[in-house]
Amino acid sequence: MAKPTRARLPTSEPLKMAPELEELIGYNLKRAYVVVQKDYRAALGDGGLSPRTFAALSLAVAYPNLTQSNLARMLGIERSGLVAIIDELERDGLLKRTTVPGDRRVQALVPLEAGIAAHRATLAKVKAHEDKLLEDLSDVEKETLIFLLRKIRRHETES
Amino acid sequence: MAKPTRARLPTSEPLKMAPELEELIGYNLKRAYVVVQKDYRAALGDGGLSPRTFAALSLAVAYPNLTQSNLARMLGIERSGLVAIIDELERDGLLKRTTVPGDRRVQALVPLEAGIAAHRATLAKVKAHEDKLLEDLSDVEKETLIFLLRKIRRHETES
DNA sequence: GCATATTGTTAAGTAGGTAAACAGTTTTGC
DNA sequence: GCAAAACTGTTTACCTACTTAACAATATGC
Repeated sequence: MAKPTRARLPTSEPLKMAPELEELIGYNLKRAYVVVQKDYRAALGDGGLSPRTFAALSLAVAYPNLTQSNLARMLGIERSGLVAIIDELERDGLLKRTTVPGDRRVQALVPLEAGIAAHRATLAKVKAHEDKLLEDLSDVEKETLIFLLRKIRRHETES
Repeated sequence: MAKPTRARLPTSEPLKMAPELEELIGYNLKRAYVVVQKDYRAALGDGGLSPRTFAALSLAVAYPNLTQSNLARMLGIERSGLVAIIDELERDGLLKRTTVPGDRRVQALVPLEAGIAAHRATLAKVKAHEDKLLEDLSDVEKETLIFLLRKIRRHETES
């Protein structure tokens, strides 16, 4: 009598996948996103800016005197969710909230020199991480991928 | 004297973006993923399976008697993270944990009839949601996108 | 046999948000 | 003018989707 067949995949075999799952854009999108995000964190280390913090800083540097509301809209998140991100950037001395003469509700975001430097340094690291992770994609493939992702992004709800 | 210039973007203008951010694959990937995920949830409603639960059910249906460890590996998550997902599927009567004769550590996952039906129905809804959301992409574009995302997924860490 | 590995599980923590409410401050509609 | 509506930043509570570390029970390698 043979020993009972194992009701599982031997770990030495390649992992199988549900065929229909693998054909879904959403599933592939998520799995690819996880790959890139993990590599981002590995590349930038513990002291580095998180993806969302880097994105916020990038926009604040590119568009000085942005308000938090507008920045939240650009990032596609709620105003309330941006508060912690700005708190972190301000605490790290990368930008500061400043009052605006014409509107006392608003706090314009002014990038500081350390913030501009941190942005430049982090951008270089992020580009290096992407270049290395995606070195098996040709330039045309990368451009095509961005083109297609932007086509999906056209459905972003601009609340 | 003109009234002080507003230190923010008028909301009537199109939202600007940080140029370098828009060229990053990771950023576009995340934003596109959020679009698809939100549409998924809107399409499936409150009673529907979440993306992760649907993915787990798909694999459990495609490969009956899978163990939780193997399923977690296929999904690219930790064993501990899968427990809540299986709890939910079992609570909803979609599958059940069963003991395996040869190995008393293992709990094989057996899809129930309700689970097979729920999987089929949910798959149809998910396909409909993707078809509608991505109707502005041609079939070739969709295939290309999946091809490129899978190229990124080749870097998945198969721990 | 004993050391080592594996399985499922719990508990605690993390990341990245949303939703609702709020006070303070404009802006709109008459 | 002035009340109603809208907008800003913020706090609080909550949520989703994980991870890490530990654990007992069980199985495997040598």
